[in-house]
Amino acid sequence: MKRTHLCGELTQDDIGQHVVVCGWVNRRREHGEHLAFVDLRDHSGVVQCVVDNSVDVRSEYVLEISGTVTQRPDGTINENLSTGQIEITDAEVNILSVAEPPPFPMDDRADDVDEMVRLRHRYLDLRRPRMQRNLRVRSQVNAAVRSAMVNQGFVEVETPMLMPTTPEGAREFIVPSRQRPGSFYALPQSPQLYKQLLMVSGLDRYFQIARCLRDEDLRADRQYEFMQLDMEMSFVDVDDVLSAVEVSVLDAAEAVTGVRPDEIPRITWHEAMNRFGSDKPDLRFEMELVELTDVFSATDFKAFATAESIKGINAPGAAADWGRNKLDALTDTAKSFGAKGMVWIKVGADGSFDSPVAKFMSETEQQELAKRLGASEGDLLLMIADDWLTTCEVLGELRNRMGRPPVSQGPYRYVWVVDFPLFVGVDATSGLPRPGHHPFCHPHPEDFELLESDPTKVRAWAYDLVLNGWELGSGSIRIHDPELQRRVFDILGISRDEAEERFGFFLNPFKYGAPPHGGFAYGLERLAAILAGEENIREVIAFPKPQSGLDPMTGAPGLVDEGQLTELGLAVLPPPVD
RNA sequence: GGUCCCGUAGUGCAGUCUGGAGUGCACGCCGCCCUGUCAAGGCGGAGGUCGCGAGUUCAAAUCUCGUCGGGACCGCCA
Repeated sequence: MKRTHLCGELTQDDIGQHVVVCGWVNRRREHGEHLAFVDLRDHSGVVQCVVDNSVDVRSEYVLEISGTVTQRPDGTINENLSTGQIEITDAEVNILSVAEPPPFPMDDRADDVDEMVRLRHRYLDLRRPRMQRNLRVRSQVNAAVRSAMVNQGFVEVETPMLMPTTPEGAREFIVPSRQRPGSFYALPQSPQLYKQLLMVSGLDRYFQIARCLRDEDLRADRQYEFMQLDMEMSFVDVDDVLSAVEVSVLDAAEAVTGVRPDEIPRITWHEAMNRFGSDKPDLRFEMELVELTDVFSATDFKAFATAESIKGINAPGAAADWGRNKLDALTDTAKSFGAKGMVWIKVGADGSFDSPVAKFMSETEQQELAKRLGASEGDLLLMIADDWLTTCEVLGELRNRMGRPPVSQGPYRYVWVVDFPLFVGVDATSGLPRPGHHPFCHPHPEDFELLESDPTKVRAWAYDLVLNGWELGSGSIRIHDPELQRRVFDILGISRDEAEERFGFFLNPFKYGAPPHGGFAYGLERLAAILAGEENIREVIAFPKPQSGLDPMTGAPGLVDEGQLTELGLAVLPPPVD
């Protein structure tokens, strides 16, 4: 090895040693012909090298520098540098590569550079300390999660990337088959099918750090391809799954931050909706939804008189920031989430109400309203009246808009949301309940008798893990009993023939003895991004894609030649004309 | 499929509302000077299809329409 030390690792303990370091020129400072400073950078940090003669090295040249580690002279110590006590003197410079000036600086000034420029030169962007750190966070998360699962007796199994298409769920990426032109594989949205079959196979405890692909629109927390900790276990209840997952999450968090989070609290889906208006509540701030239905039980205010549920939130001190135009826009926002309207009240001096609808409320109603919401001067009160779910959901959105910090900021607030409903609402055309998660979720046994009579009240053994308002992942106990599965399909209006056609290859193996089982999967980029203090998972992915899905560095996707198409039995249609 | 925001030198911006010569700032880059600097300093210099295309106008970075690219979000993501 040519290199004896890493740049950032040199300390006063190395004084007097002859060392060889390799890296990139972070900065060069020349002082005439006989003195120059070269800050040499590798992934570990930067060290200053003192060159006693003129040497033509520019930013990002790759150098091998040999010299002697020396205590810096008095008054030249750099407190901002971990190696600032020492420097490499009598430096001999060997240029390993020359470099053109990079399009942006290799430090945090490039945080402000247009992300497309960074992605086009991602190999340079990744040289920056922030990105080096983020990739290493990913690696720490992967390592901690893998060993947490192995230590708990889970077996790592790799499942196929080429699998049959399935009609359910996210849009799939499709791969044409050469040996059977006209036939197609799909890339996995998740290893869901295989992991449940592995339970039938008696693996008992399976996990995989699995690549998943979904051809859906991209977002700050969504890429076409992403990694999940995917797991499944047999002969377990909800507690067993949650605690196994929790160990891996806490281990990963501890590995990155050095602090082990407390045990993750649990709330039910109903409580999450009722208090925070969201199934992924951000617990870093209060502003809880306040129950007001009974306050207006005999009101003259028409908009409130017939509503099933009335709730409100108090944005403390926000009145001054919200002028009439902004409040009108906020009302439109509330409507876009399904509300019929939004009531706002600015609290003035002596608790007086400034609101277009205050005159419709009685004195008693106003006083009780103010008391429930803890209103004081300068506060902005927002209220929604609708059916319970709409009221909760709309206020939850408003709560996030009024108070939610950036996802990366502040403490880490994990929460398990449990007892999701088995069905969510009723399909408008068919009148049939719609599955909340997927049709294989195990109903909560306490609610079995409601399955046919009042299906939307049935809870499922289904659960999500939430961190700072981001859904990290979800899972459930699965149905392993064909009779129960048949019952759920009946409720969903799925006939025996249809079930056989759509799910047969998946469910038929259960005839041969399926153990009770359940599992979970969570997004590793989402966890890593928040642990790294990033608001966007692209920042913890080496080569991510922008919202268009087009890769600015490689140009993918691209055309293929006619021969490839012919071999696959494919022809490309002309673009549709509008 | 939809809503909103953005596009000016290698990079980040100002200029656009209220049309008047590519007017300007910072960093970077190039050259010279400089023996203790450290996101060095001094002097000088180069660098522009104002995303692209139409339109209005005597005149467009600026106004209008279209289009391309980017971002946040809604839909979508069982």
